[in-house]
Amino acid sequence: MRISTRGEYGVRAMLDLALYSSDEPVPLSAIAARQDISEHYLEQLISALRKAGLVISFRGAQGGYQLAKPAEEITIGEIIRTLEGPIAPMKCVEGSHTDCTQSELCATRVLWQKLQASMEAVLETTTLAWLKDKAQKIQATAANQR
Amino acid sequence: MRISTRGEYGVRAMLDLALYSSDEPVPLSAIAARQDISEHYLEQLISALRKAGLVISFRGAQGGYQLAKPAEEITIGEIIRTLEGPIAPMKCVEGSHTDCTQSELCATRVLWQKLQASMEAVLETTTLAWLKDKAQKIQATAANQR
DNA sequence: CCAATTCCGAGGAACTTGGTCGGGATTGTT
DNA sequence: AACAATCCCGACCAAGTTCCTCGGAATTGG
Repeated sequence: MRISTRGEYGVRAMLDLALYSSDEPVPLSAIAARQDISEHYLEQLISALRKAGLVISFRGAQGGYQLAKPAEEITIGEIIRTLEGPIAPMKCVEGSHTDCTQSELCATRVLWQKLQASMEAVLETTTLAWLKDKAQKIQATAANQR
Repeated sequence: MRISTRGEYGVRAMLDLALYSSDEPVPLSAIAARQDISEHYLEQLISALRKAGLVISFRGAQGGYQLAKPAEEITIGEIIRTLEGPIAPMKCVEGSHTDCTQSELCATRVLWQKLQASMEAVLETTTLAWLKDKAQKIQATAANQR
């Protein structure tokens, strides 16, 4: 019942972009170094994020990545779904499966749907901007205590 | 981000017990047959449920299993936690880890805690009795339509 | 005593995870 | 034009997890 490193790294990479990108694109190596993630592995993940339209890339020297949209318009759900597949605690609540052979199975299905709905509620309403704001506030607090 | 068959089968087995057990204990073979689950595999799962105090067993001929408590007092969360481990979408929100090296990690941690809380809210407030009731209502509806 | 049943630990095939490796394509800089 | 930085792509692989199977010992009602 865990989100794998794909989702975790993906969210961290997107947060990194939200925090550290300016006009110039951020090269993969910088994200990987800051977030302490294998560069080659992260490449696979960010490639998926690019294909999903969440980041844009610039090739060649001085190239790198940027968010494709304002952080306010990117939800954590989009990131997770891109990297981990549908947010569904059970196969039978992916898409629109209506084929339940046993009535008991249907009863459990209602349960999984409730669970899925509550997970989606959190992930689809939390934006990257919210996460960025949280991170900056934590940084500020840490700076004050110094 | 899926619950594995351990959790799925476990919930179904417990629901089966809630639905079909009377005074006499229900043998594993009956549950396995009704739920179409490998008997040997289910044995491992129900053994864990027994050690967790969710079912009680009777050995020997005419033996079998029964719920250890009324269905009202058994939550789906207990079942899932027994079979799948802590309900935590990420390692860092299991138990009380307070060691965040980077502030960005702490920001994502707040996110995972929100997600965890919403999952627990569903799983800990849903009881086996609720599920049993759902299953019986679905059965009744199906019977009427015939 | 016997059949039904739970209890227990070892093993194993298939899949998933979390990467590595090597090289090609593109582009700013000199 | 050359070069270095960088993205892009596909193949491969080790370790772990999942989802079982198998064989047999212990217990107990009839």
